[in-house]
Amino acid sequence: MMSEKIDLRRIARELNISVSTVSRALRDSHEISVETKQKVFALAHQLNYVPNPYASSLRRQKSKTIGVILPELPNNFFTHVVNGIEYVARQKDYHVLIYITHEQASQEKALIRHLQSGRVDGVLASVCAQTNDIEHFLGLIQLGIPLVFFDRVYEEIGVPTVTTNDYEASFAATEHLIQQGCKHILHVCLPLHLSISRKRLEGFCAAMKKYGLLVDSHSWLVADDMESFYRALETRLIGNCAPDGIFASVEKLAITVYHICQKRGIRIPDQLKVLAFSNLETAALLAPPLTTVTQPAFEMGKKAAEILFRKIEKRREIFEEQHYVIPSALIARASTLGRLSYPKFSEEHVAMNAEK
Amino acid sequence: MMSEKIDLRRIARELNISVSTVSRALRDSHEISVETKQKVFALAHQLNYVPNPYASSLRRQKSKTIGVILPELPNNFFTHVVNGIEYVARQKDYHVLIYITHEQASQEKALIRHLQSGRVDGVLASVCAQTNDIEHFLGLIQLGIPLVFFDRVYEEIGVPTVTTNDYEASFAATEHLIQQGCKHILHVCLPLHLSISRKRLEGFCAAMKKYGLLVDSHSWLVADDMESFYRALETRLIGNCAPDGIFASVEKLAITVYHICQKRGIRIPDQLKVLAFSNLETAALLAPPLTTVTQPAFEMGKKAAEILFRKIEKRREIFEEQHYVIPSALIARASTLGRLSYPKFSEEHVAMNAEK
DNA sequence: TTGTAAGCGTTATCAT
DNA sequence: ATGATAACGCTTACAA
Repeated sequence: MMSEKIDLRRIARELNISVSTVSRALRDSHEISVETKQKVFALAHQLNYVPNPYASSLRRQKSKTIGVILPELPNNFFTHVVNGIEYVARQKDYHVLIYITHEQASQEKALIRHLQSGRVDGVLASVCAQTNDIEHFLGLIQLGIPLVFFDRVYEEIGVPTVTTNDYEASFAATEHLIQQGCKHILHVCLPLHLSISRKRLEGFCAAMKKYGLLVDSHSWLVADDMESFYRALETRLIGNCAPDGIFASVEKLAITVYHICQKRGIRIPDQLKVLAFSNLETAALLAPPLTTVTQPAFEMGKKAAEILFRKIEKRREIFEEQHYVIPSALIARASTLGRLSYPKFSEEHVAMNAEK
Repeated sequence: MMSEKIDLRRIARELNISVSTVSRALRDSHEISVETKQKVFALAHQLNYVPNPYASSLRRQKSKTIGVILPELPNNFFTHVVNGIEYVARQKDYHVLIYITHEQASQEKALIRHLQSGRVDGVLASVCAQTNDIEHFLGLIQLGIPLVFFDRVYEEIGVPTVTTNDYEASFAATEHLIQQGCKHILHVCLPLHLSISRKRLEGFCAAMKKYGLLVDSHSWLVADDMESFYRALETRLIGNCAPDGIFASVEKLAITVYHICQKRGIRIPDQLKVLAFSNLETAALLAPPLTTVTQPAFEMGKKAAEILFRKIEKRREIFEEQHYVIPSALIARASTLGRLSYPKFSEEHVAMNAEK
């Protein structure tokens, strides 16, 4: 009942030819006669032969596998990035090993260290929020294992990066809030050692200053963990000096905002306008529809993978220090629009240009 | 600048001991002296040694890797399932290879065939909607590679499955709609060769019959592809015999319903009540909040992985034909509730019992 | 407690 | 055009 595993030796024996001939025939080598190839193909197919990837990887010193390191998986941005990566990997006939750090530096470190084993030919990573220690990545680099960062990057260490135009998109989003009448905008974000947090905060601050609005340390709130963030934000929203606008640096913070508003009866957009970096598929269906800075997630994953494969295929090239930027789109919906109340609202789609 | 790769030989040479001693020391074998172990550990650590997984896998004939086959990734249900799988895999020190079929049978076939190579020690799969051909899975089974299905399963072929209580949850959800006054409910679902589609449809039909409501071939609408589904549903919703309730078998169909209602100004729940199997994190924030049958996604992934590892660890055991069922929860929200209009609504949480 | 050597399944080199 | 053989890096009998 249980069929045995077929290897090259078996095929060779049955056809009375050598293992190396079989190997070459299966790889369609030009130095093998057409007849032999046909015989080999036929038998291999009949026996349902599938080459052992570990033997092959060991011998050839390449794994046909790339590793993807993510902070979390149930996240619309990251799943679309992975789709983009997978799209390219499939074309290259590569396998995708996914590792999730759950935002924990210890896991990120352990994973990266493990990947120095040669298990993968290259690594795509979006770093975790908990730390800014980069030692472990340097280990990978020193071993010559290609690495590309996407979204959450370290720009200092000479590794290609793929990001969206965080600063500019954030600037434009902030301008949008201001133009809708907000004067006291609260920016909520992840810890500031993350590149995305810093750039988006910078874009926010720059726009505020441009319009002469006050920016101080109360203008932003960092979410170290979601529980304490929830409480801090709730306090802030029901207090005396509540903001009239919230700019959420990442999607899940915006969802928290909505939950608090629902619970506390705060009316969006009348009392509070809300805007977020988000790839939520249901953004247009929320109460009220959420204005988003929508990131080109699929394209970012695709681009990052393409760069990685270029590095894998010809290591000697010097395109370190390449920083690709793919622009996000601001999609204005009811959560930031004037006095319009749900469900009457207009959608405005503003594409922004790439920088650098 | 580029550091070289370290192998056992290198460590052995430097310590003037044999490769096998190093190997045993690193695996903390009891037949190696404490001193030697310490020396080896120290040097291994200093040189940043990481064992080559391909060499090890080839020799030991196991990969320490499991494969996960999914129809799609940007899907709240599947991402949480993967989290559950990953939770278990991490404990077992296993790697997770993710493959996405994009609902295409050809890809599913090719993937499964490839996995007969020994690349993985076991496979977790949720089958694609496009086919009900199971040949390829039989190939895996014959090679003795452990397989567990989750969510979208084939029950006929003696493979353990992990599902939610699709029939019962669907029955209860339909009852809920009926109790809220619906008389003409339309069930929208994926193709019926999928186990989940069939069971949920059966639960729906049974409940309808129980309450003496008409069930015929117009009572359900199958979504073969999303474009034609959108058009068909839109036609149906604005036509003469529009339903007064919609029961969506999977989340993305419910989202389509919401989009159509928004576009056509159909008021939920006044004109149309809507309910769906869904793990949408924003269900409570939609306009109006969506009543869901929430599946225990994480637990399903965890359970499926646990069963898989039991199979991997002791192949000889006969627990084929195990079918685990983990119940879903009906969470009633405004989209199905009486004449209440948003945002005043109450949440009702109804847990259902497991079956079988 | 440690060393020697074979072998996992494939590919690459060198013959023929 | 094909075959013999070594090697990839590790594990594991079997010896010592």
